[in-house]
Amino acid sequence: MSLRRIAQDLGVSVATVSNVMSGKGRVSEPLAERILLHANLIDYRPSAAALALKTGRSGIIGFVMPDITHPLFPQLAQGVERVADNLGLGVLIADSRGQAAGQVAAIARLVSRGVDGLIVVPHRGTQILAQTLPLAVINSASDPMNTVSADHAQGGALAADAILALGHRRVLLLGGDRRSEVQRDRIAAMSASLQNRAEAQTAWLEDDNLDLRGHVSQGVTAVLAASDLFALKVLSDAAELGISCPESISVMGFDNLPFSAIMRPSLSTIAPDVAEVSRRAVEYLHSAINGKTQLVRPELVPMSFIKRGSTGAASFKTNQKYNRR
Amino acid sequence: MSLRRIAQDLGVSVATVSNVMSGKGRVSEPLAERILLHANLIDYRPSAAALALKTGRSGIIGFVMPDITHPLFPQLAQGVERVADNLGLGVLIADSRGQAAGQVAAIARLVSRGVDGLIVVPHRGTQILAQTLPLAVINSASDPMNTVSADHAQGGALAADAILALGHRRVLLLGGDRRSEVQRDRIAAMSASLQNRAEAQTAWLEDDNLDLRGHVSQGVTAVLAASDLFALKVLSDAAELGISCPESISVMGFDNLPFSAIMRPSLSTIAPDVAEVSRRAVEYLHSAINGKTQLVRPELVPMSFIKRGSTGAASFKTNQKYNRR
DNA sequence: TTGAAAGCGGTACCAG
DNA sequence: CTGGTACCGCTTTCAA
Repeated sequence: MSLRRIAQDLGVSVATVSNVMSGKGRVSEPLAERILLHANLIDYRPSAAALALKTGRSGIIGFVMPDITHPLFPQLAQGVERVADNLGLGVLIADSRGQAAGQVAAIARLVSRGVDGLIVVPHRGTQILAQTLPLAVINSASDPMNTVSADHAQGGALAADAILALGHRRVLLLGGDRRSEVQRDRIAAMSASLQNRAEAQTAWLEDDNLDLRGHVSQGVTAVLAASDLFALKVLSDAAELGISCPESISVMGFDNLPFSAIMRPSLSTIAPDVAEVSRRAVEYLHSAINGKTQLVRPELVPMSFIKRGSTGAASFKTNQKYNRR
Repeated sequence: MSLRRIAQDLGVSVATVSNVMSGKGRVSEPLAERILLHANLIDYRPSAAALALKTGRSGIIGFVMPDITHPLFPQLAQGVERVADNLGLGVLIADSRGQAAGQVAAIARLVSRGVDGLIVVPHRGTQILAQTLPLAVINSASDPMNTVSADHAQGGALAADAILALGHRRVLLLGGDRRSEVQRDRIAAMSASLQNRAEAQTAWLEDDNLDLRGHVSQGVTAVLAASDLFALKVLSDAAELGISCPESISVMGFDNLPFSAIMRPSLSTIAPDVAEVSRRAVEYLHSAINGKTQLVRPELVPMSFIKRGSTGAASFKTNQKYNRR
C-alpha cells in the first residue's frame, strides 16, 4: 500500500504522510497518530524501488567472492551480512566461480542491479579495476587495491616464531599458487622470520607433487603451509607414508578452517579475525557510500596463533641427525 | 546516464529510445542504430530502481538459511546463485543466525527490500508461514510447506541397505535434534529399512552424551548418523577410545560435507544432489514469480551412496559375539 | 515510424 | 503545521 493511499483515505496530503513516516517535517501529534494508525491498519510498506529511484541509493551492497564453497568464505559472508544488516544494508552475493572472467562479469552484474558499493575478495592473480562505485577490497597488504585484510605478514612471523620455539631448525614452507598475493605474503613473511634462525626452503604445489618423504629424509621436521588446505594434504601424505605427526613432523597451516579443529591430529594454525575483517570492510564501504571523503583504509587486522595437535617439539633424534650433517 | 539524456542529445523522444533499448516498438533501422551508438558512447546503463518501480519486479530473490557457516549451505547458496543468475535474477542473502526469531526477521528484511520471491531453508523445528510472496521451501518431505528437498527417506533406505550388505546386524542410529524434520525423516527411514533385518536402536545427541563404548560392548558394529557432523563425532570418540574404524566399527553419515572426503578414515555418506535441489527450487520460484499457476512442486531429489573408508564388513569375531548371545 | 504524456511511490522544496 | 508539486528513470498506451 502506498503513501498516496493513506493520504486519500485520511484526506490529507502525501507530503504530510511522508513527513510522518520519515519523522522529518513537523506534524501535529494527533494527525501523526492518526496517520500512523491507519498506516498500520492497511499494512503500509514503503516501496524500496521508489525510495531507490528517488534517492539514488538502493541500500544494497554487492559481495563478490571467488568461490563460496571454499571453507573460508562462508565465515566472511556471514560477517559481512551481519554488519551490513546492522547498518541497514542488504547484501547481494556473486560467485566468480573460480574464474577471473567470472569476477568481471559478477561485478558488472551487481553494478547493473544498482548496488551502492562493492566488497570484493579478488580471485588470485587478478587486479580489481577502480570502479565508479565505492569499493572495498579484501586481499593482502601487497595488493595496491587492498582495503582491509588479515595481516598475513604478521601471521607469517607468528608461525615462524612458534615453530622455532618448538626447536625446529629445518623447515619446509609450502604454498599452492604463486599468483595469490595472500600466499605470497605469508610465505615471504615466514621465510624472512626464519632467516638465520633456521634453514627454510619453499615448495609450491602448483609446480609438482610434494615429495614429503624426500624432505623428511633430508632433515625437515616441520612444514609451514600457507593454508590449512595444504596442511591437510601434508597430514594426509604423512599418514600414507607412515610419518607420524607431530612426533616425526610438525605441520601448521593458515586460516583456521572449520575442519582444522575437528580432524586428527587437530591442526595448529594461524587464524584470521574474520569477523573484524568483514566488519571493517563493510564499515569502510558504508562510509565511502555516504561520501565520507579522505577515508583512511582500515588496513590490517592481526592474526593469532592457535596451538593444536599437529605441532610438537622437534625430536632430539631428528635434530641430532640434522646437526651431524 | 538516462534514456532522457540520450533522447535529448539526439533530439528524439524518450519513448523511441525506450523502444529501441527494449527492442519492442518498431523503430526505423537508421534511427535505432544512431540511438544504440550514442547509448554505447555515453555508456548508458538502465536504472534498476526505475525499472523495478515501473514494473513492480526487482529481479531479486531472497535466500534465507539458518547458518551459512554450516558446511552444507555454501553449496546450496552457490547452486542458488548460479541458477538464479542464469534466469537473470539476483540473490540477496539472509542468515537467520541459528535462531528461530532471526528467521522471521530475516524474511521481513528481505521482503521490505522488495525481493520478488523467497527461498527458505527453515531453521529446525520452525514452520514457515505462507507468505504474500512466492516462496520455495527446502526442507524435507514431512514438512507440509516443503517445496523441494533431497529424498531423505530414500537416502535412509540406501544407508540401511549398504550397512546390511556389509553384514552388520546390530546398528546404532544417531540423530542430533528431534526438532529437525530432516533428521527425523532420515532416522525413521533407516529404522524402517532395518526392521526385521537387523537390530537397531536410536540415540539423540540432544539427550545425553553418546556412550560409544557401551554400545560397542553390547555388540553394535555400525553407526548410521543422520549427519556427517555426528558421524565425525563418532569417529572422534572412537579414536579416543581406541576403537578402530572400520575394523571394529563402521560409521556412516549424511550430506557428503566437504570434510568427509578428506578426513581419515574418509567418511562413507549418503550424498544429496545439492545442485539439483537448488536448481529446482530456483526454477520453481521463477515460475511462481511469473504467475505460472497450478505449479507442481518439484518435490524430492534422490540421494546417492558414497562408499569411503569408514565402512567395512562386520568382523567375524564381532558377529560371533553377537550371535552367541 | 515517432512523440506526448501519464504514472509507478516516494522526497523535498516552497507556499500558504 | 499542512499541502501542492516537480522530479527520479522508465514503460506504455494513444495520437499524430
